[in-house]
Amino acid sequence: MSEEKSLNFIEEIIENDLNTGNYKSIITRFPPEPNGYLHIGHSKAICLNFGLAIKYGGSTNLRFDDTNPVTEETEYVESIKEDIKWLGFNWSQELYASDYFDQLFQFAVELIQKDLAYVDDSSSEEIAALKGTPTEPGTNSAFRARTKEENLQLFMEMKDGKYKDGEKVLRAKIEMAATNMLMRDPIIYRIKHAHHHRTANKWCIYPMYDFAHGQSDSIENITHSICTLEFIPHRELYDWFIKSLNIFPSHQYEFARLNMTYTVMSKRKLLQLVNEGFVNGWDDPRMPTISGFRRKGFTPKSIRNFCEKIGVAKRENLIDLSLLEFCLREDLNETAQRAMAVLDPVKLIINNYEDGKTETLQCENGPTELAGKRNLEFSRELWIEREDFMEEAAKKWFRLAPGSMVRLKSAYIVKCESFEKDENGKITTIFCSYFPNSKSGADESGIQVKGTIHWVNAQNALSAEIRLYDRLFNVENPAADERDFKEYINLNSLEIISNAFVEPSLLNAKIEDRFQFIRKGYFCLDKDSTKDHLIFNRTVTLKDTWSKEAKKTD
RNA sequence: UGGGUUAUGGUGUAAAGGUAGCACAACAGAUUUUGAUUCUGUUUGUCUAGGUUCGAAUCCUAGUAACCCAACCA
Repeated sequence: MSEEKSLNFIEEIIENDLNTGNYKSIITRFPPEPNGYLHIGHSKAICLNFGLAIKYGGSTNLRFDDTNPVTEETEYVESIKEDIKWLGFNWSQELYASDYFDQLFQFAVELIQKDLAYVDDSSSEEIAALKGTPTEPGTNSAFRARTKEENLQLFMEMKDGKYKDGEKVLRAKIEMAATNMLMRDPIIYRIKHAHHHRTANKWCIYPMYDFAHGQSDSIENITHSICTLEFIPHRELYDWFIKSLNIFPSHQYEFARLNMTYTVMSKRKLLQLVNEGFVNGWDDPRMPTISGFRRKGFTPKSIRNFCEKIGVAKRENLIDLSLLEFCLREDLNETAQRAMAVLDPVKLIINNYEDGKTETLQCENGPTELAGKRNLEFSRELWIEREDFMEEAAKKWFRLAPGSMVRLKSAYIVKCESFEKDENGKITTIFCSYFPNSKSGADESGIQVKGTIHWVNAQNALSAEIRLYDRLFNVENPAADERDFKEYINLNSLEIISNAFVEPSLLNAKIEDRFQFIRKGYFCLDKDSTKDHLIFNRTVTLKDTWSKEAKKTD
């Protein structure tokens, strides 16, 4: 029995198109401009476009919208392809708007011949001045009345490089009094003597977005061209070009882009974070880029599930970061290997454990039998987490305190006998006794303890660097904040722990391997890591009801 | 003050005139050799005002609020 799941509005449109025979199958496209790295907002569009094609048996093209040579670079093309593949999607064709430059040029010629386009010699200021405002109609340019022949000749000359940047533009001849500002004779070609990442110096005129996007969709027989809400006003123009050129009628549909608490999605702001050194590059684990999430230890599946859960609609939204974290933990809980790591070590000595003795214990690798077990060595001196000891036990404290007992994970129950401090009052060593008959899996002690703590063996523990990340902004909706974002950026978003200890099995970890450090959270091996200097990134903490409890009793 | 789009718990999203549901979050409890996981339960909502109807989140009227549009960016 498949569970009845309601459709989003785009799925309804598609099912209707399929049921009525408007289309036999669908083709979608994901059309990034290669001028930056993909972020979590893009993953919503990616999951939508690719997901729709998978669900309805169609296909999805990856098309780079590379119509502005001054902002685009091959580096971005490569990172975009890598990110989409990492998310788990395959495009049927890798295409470029620049592949269509000849065809688009012909379309422009056709519009001129139909008297639907003209060359305007006005400066951009003059064009803006004649455009009017949302409440006042625009006025016709003096160049609007040129003959087809003259327009054609001038357009050819533009193409041939006879004019400098900004000297002339080609505009669609529509309606200067239109209520939709985009219909007031929009510019469709501009002169840019610039090097293009693919066509090099072949062209010195480039089509504008509106004269490239819809036509590219049409050339590829895209049935459902899905974009974000801010393109709604463009749809009228999109349709006008398709009708005027009498080409395959692709249709545009718009959904609300993803916004998420405590982060920003704007490419401009992301670039600023990188350029001004608030983060260490586009793949810094604090960045909302796909490469940042990857480096932080996120799984592709968790991001796909997240995109599924947030839904698709047309209203503005601000998704709670906790939903993404939920999807992450849900996946990691099932897949991450368990290991023990002590982030803030304090020495624990077992008084009645024979000095020099070592025994091997078994510890489960994951929540199910399938994960198997690994061996751990146990001896007299261990490192435990400083925060697992309290000199004076709080209410409901289950961990170590003078006289109290806890289980050392997969090992023995110990009782705290005494402790030592240095001159600053900092605990230096905790002394315990252990119950030899309380060994994990063969406990005959009959002792019940409420707490279990993790540990590493002081003899063979590996030292490691651990990077803890926090949100980049202190305010819930940084995008809506009018202030300069330097005023609400979280300056403590990265904490580096250089003296942590991890269990020896972690020496074999590979880059991006993911682990749950028991009781501490999920971590992955960072790309900067080496065998001599292990580095782990904290992906996300575990849910922590104790810290809430502790706050309450404060 | 022109045009367009959107309004459902704290957040996101369903319900196509007929029981306002689901998920996250929050809260309470059970289980637990991770204060994790798992399980059980609880709290919280239809923008406002009128109207139509046996019955309205849904239809009508009038408001209100938010977002988008005046780049030779996409």
